[in-house]
Amino acid sequence: MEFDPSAIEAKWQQKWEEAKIFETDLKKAKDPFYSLVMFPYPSGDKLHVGHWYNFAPADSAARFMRMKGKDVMTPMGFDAFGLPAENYAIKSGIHPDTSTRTNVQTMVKQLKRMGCMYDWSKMVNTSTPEYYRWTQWLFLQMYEHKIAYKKEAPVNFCPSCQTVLANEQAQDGTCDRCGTTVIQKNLNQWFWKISQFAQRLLDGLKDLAWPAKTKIMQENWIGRSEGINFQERVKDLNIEFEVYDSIPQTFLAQTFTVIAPDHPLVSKLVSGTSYEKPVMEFVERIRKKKLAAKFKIEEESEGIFTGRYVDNPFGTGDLPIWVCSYVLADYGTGIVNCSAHDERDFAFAKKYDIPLKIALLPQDPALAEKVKNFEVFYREPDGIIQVPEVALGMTWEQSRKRIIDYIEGKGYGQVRVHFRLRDWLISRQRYWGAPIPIVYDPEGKPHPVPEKHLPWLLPTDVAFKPTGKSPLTESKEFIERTEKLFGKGWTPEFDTMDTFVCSSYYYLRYLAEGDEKHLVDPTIEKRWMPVSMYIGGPEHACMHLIYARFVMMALKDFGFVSHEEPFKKLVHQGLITNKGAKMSKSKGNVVSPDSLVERHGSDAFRMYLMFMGPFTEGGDWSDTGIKGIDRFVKRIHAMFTSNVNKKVDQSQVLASLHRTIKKVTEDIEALRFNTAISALMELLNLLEQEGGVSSETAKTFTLLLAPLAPHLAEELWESLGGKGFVIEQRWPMFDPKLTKASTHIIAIQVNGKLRGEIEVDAGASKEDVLSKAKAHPNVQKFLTGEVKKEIYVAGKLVSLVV
RNA sequence: GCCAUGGUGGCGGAAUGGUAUACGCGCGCGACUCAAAAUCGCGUUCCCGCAAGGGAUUGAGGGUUCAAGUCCCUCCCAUGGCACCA
Repeated sequence: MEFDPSAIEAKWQQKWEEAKIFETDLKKAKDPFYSLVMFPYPSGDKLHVGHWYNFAPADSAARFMRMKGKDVMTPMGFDAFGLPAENYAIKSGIHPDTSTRTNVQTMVKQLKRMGCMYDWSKMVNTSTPEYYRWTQWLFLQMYEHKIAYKKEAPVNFCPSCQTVLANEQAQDGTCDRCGTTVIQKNLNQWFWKISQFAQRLLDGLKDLAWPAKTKIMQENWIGRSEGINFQERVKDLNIEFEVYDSIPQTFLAQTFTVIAPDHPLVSKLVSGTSYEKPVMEFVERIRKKKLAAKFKIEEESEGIFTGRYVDNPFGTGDLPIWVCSYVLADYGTGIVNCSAHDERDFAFAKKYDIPLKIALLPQDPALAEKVKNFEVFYREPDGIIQVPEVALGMTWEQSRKRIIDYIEGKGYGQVRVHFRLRDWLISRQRYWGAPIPIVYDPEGKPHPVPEKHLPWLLPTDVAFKPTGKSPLTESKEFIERTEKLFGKGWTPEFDTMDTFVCSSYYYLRYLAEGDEKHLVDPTIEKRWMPVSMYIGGPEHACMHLIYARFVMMALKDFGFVSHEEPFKKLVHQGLITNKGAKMSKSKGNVVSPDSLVERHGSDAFRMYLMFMGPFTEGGDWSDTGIKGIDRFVKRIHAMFTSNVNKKVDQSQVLASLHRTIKKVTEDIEALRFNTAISALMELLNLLEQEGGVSSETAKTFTLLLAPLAPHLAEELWESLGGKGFVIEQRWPMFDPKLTKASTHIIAIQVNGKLRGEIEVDAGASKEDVLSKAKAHPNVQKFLTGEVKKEIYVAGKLVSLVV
């Protein structure tokens, strides 16, 4: 029979759809398994190999879980708001809503051609009013619970995208979307208080089955640091302030104090003194420098003396106060006491000839060398100042607690915890996003749009020219609507929300099945959350994956959900590159899956992607290897449609079959698809050698194949006379007794080198095996002298030492 | 600089401390064919050898062990992440 993958795949996709076997009844499910992949952005570039590499193996894992008896639900949707559609509109004049709808349609068609078991009845599209009314509802909840707030602050601004960005989206000083260097601007913007959840976000990580790497990245991003806040006074001025110090071990070595240029205290320090002019000029110069681009580490730090001193409470002398370019106003208190122990402080002091001291005997010999000419504290017995119980030779960490206790005891300061995590800046000066549901009264005071007015519709009478102002300011309809509903002189908020807000809760909306009254039914949420397995790229570690956790925690606090964490298990698929480079339109090295699917079929294409190498490691694209899978698929088809000719298989075949069941089961469970496929290849090779197979074994093979090549497996299942769909069958069990072969090949080593092989019965005794091994002619050649040691590893090898 | 992961044939890669190089690609030879493609069979880590067999080999060097790709130490290289956070 001629083998035509396209025809087979079309046939089964239609049958699956007609039978609605992938539509999950959320209420009836007994043993829920929520399988989720990060939903795609509906771009004009359509589905690419990266999507396939993410979705197809995820589908194989989900199919496997279904055959294992779970009630599996795998939804699909579109993260449809965002810049590309808007930029496309600017170029082409086509409204983003139109292009997005077209792209969604195309991608749905492509996704259906993949043949994954998506439950399309639960699809979401974040750019539709039915969806974004919940994005707005979420904002209102955040506003009501005082997590959403507006403030003027220095923020990241992308000059190319003409919008502000969250810290997470400007991580290396460049825009996450376009790579342009971001600049700092002082703007009045909406923030969500994610920083309030910092400790919980940190604590929650430890119970998650996530890649260690991802957890570490979030930990670093949250950046917990414990230290001490010192209360200090400016000498000759009635000004008090706090200084944060995360290494209080060195407090006695501090010789100067630095303050951030944009700290409000700076002008007060120099006001009316001869230092005022140069210091304020310095501040202005640094401000301009930061405006041009985010500061780079390589840039040398600069500073200027303010003429003021800290009235040092520790009695180690007054510390001169410097304004210094490397100090951050929004971390700690924006003021730092410095010593020789910090590399940067050390370099700064050297540059400006500020005296240095060191505390304790440094553990680091290089530092000891560098500062050997400076005064050393804590040295016993001639130490100048001694902290009780801090002894010479103690390590940094050992002395830390005692010094902290000492400082707190003396009343110099209190223990404080600081986080690096900043509040999430959610406003964007762009069109294609969910409007922020806020209106301003004629005095400019913000008011939430009442829930009954949701969805607060995105106006359509807007031209898409980037002006640096929010495009919504152009909409007459938007302004008229606001005045009509709220009164003369009222204006709407013109900014839209970050698209990461839309994606921070979409996994809940899949479960809502279009419910217009509730975000999600609490009983269904309780049953189905957290997501059982979430698969997506690692690039979201400190963006989507942290926002989603935060939103879930907030929703729990508000009483809408019962779980704190959205994703119990997380897996990152690897990256598929082309000639070593990331695939991108600009590089022109994007591989389109469509023609490959056309030529080889969805089954072969997905199996090839899985066979390339370990799922989490990705790899470099090459289409030469797909031939091997093509052959494999054809050979399977030939074998099980025309060589099912035996009543019973030999014990050797049975043993191989059961070993294969074991291996494929364990491999798919651990997402090792590559070795699962190679195990099936080995079994097929054996069956071909045998010249045929029993119907029983053919059926079992088909079941094992079902998660990996779902269409082909259905076809074979049907032709083998199986009842129902193969995907609805139970996953085969292996019999441990049958996995054992009746004879073993034993390797014989002499002095660690392989010298021969013998075949023995499985039940052979150690003595029999050893004597047979020693009788092997080639082994005898090397048994020169007395055998000192004999090791027998049952069923595997004999090791002789002479 | 710091943290993490990795380094195995011509290539993708496989290997609970127990026969390194499974499986696949590619390549070589053969069968089928007028011929080619497809398909099938045999071979394929490297070196010596007609063969039997021997020697070498998992980034480099040491160590533990009857036995090390795997465990320990030192180093080299690659990839990813972090890096003015005091």
